[in-house]
Amino acid sequence: MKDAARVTPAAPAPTLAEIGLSAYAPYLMNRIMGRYNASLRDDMAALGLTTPKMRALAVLSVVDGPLIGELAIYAVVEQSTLSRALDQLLTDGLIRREAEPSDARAARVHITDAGRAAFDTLWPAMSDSYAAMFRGIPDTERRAFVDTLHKMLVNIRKHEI
Amino acid sequence: MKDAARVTPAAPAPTLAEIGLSAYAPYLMNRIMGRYNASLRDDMAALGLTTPKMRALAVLSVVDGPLIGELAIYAVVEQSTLSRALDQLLTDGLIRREAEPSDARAARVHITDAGRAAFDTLWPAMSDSYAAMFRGIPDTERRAFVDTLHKMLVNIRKHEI
DNA sequence: CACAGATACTTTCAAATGCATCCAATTCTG
DNA sequence: CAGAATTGGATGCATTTGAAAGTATCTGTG
Repeated sequence: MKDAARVTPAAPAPTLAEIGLSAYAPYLMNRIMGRYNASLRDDMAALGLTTPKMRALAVLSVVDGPLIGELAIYAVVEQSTLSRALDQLLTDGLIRREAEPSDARAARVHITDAGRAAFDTLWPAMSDSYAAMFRGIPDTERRAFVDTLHKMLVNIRKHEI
Repeated sequence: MKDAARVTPAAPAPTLAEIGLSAYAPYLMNRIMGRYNASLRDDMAALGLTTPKMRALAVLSVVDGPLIGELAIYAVVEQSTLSRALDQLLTDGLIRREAEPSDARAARVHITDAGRAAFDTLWPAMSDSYAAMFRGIPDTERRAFVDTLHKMLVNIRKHEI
């Protein structure tokens, strides 16, 4: 179907100026996430957490014992960055590493009680930011929004998880 | 209305586990933007652009002559990072700085023809990623999505622009 | 079953980042 | 209108980052 273009030939991709910055979804999403992440920084700093450490904990609070590579995908952190973040979380006793019996190269990561406690301390701030984000937006609209996000993630994700 | 909570007392904030990672909008947005930004990196690198430089050019292709501080907000880049990014863009001849007559501290930034050309070279890649993101998503749904994004930005933005 | 890739993760290192600070110009205030 | 506080922007510095290389293990192929 590569030649489908012939059927609807005209319509070249519009420019950014034509779309307009404020109708360009990636721009808006970057701005919103920039503020969301910034609003959490102080609370994270108070717990000795950086963004990668916090993201790892957040994922681990929900996903049990992923491989490090899987965690990197879930947490949206480069593996080299995650590797260092996990070192620190381990030193702080917030996670536990477990050898994978079936593969000596791999390691599974688990959150500890202390790690869960740390994340629970942070969660109210995250929850507040989340609530602030959707203030005045009806539930149905929020659900539709999340549905669209799912479709988008499936569209562009590189990994099956 | 601070006491509205009394009217609907129960409902404590749900935990992340209760919401579920994949229903938590900030998580999905971070993942999607992570991939979007990553997919652009190679094309940017080919043009000698970093994310801050590219964002500055993108905004400047649409917004004419903002102050540096305004540009930092639009581009979602720390002002100190932007300051250095602009130095490089200036060296490469992609932007122009202009003194603001009414305020000797301030400077307005303009994109040059070379800058516009550089951004035009990058735009197809951005446009492709954008299209990929919304593949199979109807226009009405995309518009509703962007509408929700606007509401969210108004909710959490710190600056009026 | 040896060995040429792949894979899982770590480490190294140069470059980028963000905080704190600085400077200069401007505006507010008594 | 002098001095304090604020604002726009640049910069020094310690930290963080990500790309690339390294290490160890595993898998497929002849």
